Amino acid sequence: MTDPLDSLFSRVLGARIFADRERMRPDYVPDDLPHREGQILKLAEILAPSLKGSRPSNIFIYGVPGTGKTAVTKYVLKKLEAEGRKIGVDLGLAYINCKHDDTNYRVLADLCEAAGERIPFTGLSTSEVFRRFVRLVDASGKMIFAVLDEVDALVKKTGDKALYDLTRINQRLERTRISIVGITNDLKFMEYLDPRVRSSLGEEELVFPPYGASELEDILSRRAAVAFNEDTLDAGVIKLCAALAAKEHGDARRALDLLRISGEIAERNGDPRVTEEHVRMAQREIERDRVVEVVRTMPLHSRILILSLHLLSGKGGKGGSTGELYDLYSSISKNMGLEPLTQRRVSDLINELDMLGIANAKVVSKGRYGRTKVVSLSISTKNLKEALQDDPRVGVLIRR
DNA sequence: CGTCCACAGGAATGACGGGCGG
DNA sequence: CCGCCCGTCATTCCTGTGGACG
Repeated sequence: MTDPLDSLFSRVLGARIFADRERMRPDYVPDDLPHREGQILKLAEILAPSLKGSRPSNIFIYGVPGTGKTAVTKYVLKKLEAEGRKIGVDLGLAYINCKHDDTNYRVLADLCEAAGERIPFTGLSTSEVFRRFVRLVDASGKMIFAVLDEVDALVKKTGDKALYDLTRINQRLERTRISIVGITNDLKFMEYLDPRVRSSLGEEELVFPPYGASELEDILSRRAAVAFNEDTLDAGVIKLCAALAAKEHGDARRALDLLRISGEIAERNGDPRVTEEHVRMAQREIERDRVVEVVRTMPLHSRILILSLHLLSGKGGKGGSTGELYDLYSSISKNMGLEPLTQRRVSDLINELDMLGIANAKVVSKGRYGRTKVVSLSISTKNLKEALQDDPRVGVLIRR
């Protein structure tokens, strides 16, 4: 597998950590997916009738990020297609990432392409594309699989009309069928849907539970065996990566990223082996990048809020209540000559920070003394400072 | 066991900006 | 190109509530 030149270069450059870096990339789909055998089987079972020419049920797949939803789906469809080719059944596969293609038009255009016709990327009305698609599919007699990855993005942006149309397509088709596989991270997603769409889309459901620490460890070591050179990983490295990622909701992508970046750091430093120290550095680097990225795109008031939070928890305490936080926030705002936002609004901003993993917010009832939300920062001070640094107005206040 | 604190968080509404169809 | 519509941010007003205190 290893290109002779690759190994030559790495010997010359002394960078011998990775054997095949490609296999550590987040979008790489491996040939074996450990601990997802059940899901693979179930999905295959549901989709298999297509090989006999009957329409498989529509499926809905749930699971938090990094639980292998996309990988399993791609894997099963690939196998299915191969099997179909063997026995002479032509299947049309459309893998659509709705985060990327987030308009009805583009989704339909992709589907047409899967059915074998290119559609101009603009110029036709959406309903015209829809009609063409129906005609096309009916004429070709192909069974079409529409995989809608991250459907929640599509629905949030354009509503569930597109999904509704798709589920109804079968009624307009005479010779063939279309089967929909919806994938989402959002566990409550179904509630947003029209009941009619819900019932026809959710004929079958498949849940991907988060990986546990030992499962992550297994996944990592299998991947490391092919991606890293032998004997370049210290004993505890994989275990540590797995443990850190398990804390982050069992996200396998996070675990793999962690391991890859650890390797890259070791390589940059010219170290022969990846150590636990490298993993910790990688962890910090990932967090820093995320925080800086998030904070940079945040509006001024949210930054002031973060700053207030920082000052509040800086004074020894473990965060503070909404009231304390709001008081501090509004006095800072006034000092800067800004009209503070309402408490109501700030309450939403706090929830937002919580969602983004920058703060922890927890409702606590203190009985007689009210009911509040205790908020604390969940990122390191160092990263925070770096993230706020480049803001001319807030940055000044944090150097202290 | 009821009260009552200190907010949470829903609903209605308005201001603003940006995209899209005609 | 324009107007319309829609989404986002923000405010106002409001009802709801866990549980220590009395």
